[in-house]
Amino acid sequence: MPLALAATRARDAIEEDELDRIFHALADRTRRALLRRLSGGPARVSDLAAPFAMSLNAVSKHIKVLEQAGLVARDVEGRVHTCTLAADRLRHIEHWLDYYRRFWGDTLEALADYVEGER
Amino acid sequence: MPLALAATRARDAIEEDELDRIFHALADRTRRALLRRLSGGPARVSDLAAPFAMSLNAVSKHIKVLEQAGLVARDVEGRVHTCTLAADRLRHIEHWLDYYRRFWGDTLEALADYVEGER
DNA sequence: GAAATATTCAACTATATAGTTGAATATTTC
DNA sequence: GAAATATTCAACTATATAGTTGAATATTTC
Repeated sequence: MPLALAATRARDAIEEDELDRIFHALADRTRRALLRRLSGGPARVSDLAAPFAMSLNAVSKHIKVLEQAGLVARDVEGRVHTCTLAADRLRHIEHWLDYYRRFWGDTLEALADYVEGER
Repeated sequence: MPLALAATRARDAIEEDELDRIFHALADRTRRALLRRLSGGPARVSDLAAPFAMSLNAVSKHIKVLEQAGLVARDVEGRVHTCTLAADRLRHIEHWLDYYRRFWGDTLEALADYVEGER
């Protein structure tokens, strides 16, 4: 196998791994709720856990899943871990979706409206 | 609890269920490959399975996962099951992503370019 | 109607996941 | 330095998932 092709294959495999991790991280409503909460600003692990009817430990694990998918960043200061939304990583999904946009009818106009509105 | 609020809660729960199913369906590279393949046009179960190094049975199950997420539609004619991409359902993800667009820097221009290009 | 074809069903295995509880670690406060 | 606080680690349970093989079902072809 030519080197260039091998390199492409390797890159594709990494990309697939990333999509696996990101989609999997988002496939759980607790984790989606954590992201939503973080969209309002950084928060400590225990603050993130407070609203949920599950142990701090369980939430800590969910945060780790988000972190490994690159969707959450963690800043450790002393004993406090502060989590931040890393929304950039969602671009991978956006990019994956791009390909399929042309298969779901005419959303293009709505999209254009959205873009115009934001400008 | 007022009736209107109860109705909203129920709707939200269904929506979360749907996102769970859709994100989960996409969190597997085999299933993403199946969708990609179907984006080229409808195909029979055995045709879909052919390229994979796994049993027909395994692929049949993957198709069922996609079907239950609403991402694939099935048309049965005699013994042949023909699968079609149901990309509409991806709008749920698009919609979920919409909220986060403003958190990843300035893709808006790129998006605008994309929309202009397609028009 | 017997043989071939397309697909699912059933039963099973191995591994991953989401959750638990209790102990450990590290830091801060008194 | 003892107590309180923030978080993770370890060990465990229950359930879901991705895969397998072999049999069953339903349809089509000869």
